[in-house]
Amino acid sequence: MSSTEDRLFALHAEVCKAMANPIRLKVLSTLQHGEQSVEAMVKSLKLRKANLSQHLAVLRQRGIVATRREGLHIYYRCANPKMLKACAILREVLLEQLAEGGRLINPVNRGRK
Amino acid sequence: MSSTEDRLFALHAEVCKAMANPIRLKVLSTLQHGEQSVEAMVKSLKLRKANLSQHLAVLRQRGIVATRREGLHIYYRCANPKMLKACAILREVLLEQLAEGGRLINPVNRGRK
DNA sequence: CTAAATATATGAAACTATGAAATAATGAAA
DNA sequence: TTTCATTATTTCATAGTTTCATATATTTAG
Repeated sequence: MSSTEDRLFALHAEVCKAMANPIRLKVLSTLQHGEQSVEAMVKSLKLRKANLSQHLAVLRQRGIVATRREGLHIYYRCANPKMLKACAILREVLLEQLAEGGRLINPVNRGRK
Repeated sequence: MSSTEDRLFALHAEVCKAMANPIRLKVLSTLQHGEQSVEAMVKSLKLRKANLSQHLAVLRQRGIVATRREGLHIYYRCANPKMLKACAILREVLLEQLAEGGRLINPVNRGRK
């Protein structure tokens, strides 16, 4: 079995998992136009420091964002613009689907019918 | 706060979550070149029916795949080629990163299968 | 009925938000 | 210099929630 392929699928899944959270997507969206300090994001996203830090750690571990320290502050930036591109395409699809009548997704609900 | 934006982030996260699994990515990869019956995928992916079915349900619920019934068999296909495009871009990035010295996660097995 | 596909229940593992504690850089005071 | 206080960020411990694979059941078409 192609363990190389399997490894790539696993890696791909890890990246998707890292993006599979609204807060982290919001963070990426924030970083789209340039780097931001943690402090700034805490304020603009209205999150607790610990919580944001954890989400940033997830993105960092997957190599989706990179950091730079400057004195007390740590600045986060997108590590690869292509990832933003992939996000943008998905977003585009979702907007289209919403526009087409939004008969697409049921946010939660794995329950009875 | 733009609850519409938040909704979109949530939706986006749902889609990412649906893709955040190696098996489901493998399924999508399989469907890249055309529709497939569940039976065929059970065989080619070497999975239990119930398990594959669960994964297919996740993809179905998020509108990532669509189905067509023909007699006993149900054929799955990709619902939107753009989603495949987004996947392809991510894959491309990951391959680049692996090539760049694989200082990403676990460098292993650069050989043939 | 039989075969194909889906749905449900269950327990282990992973994810998330939170407050408290720990680490890191800076500057001022002793 | 060393020590202390302050600010910024991360890590830890927790509890509640969600996901996944397995083992059944249940639905659906012929």
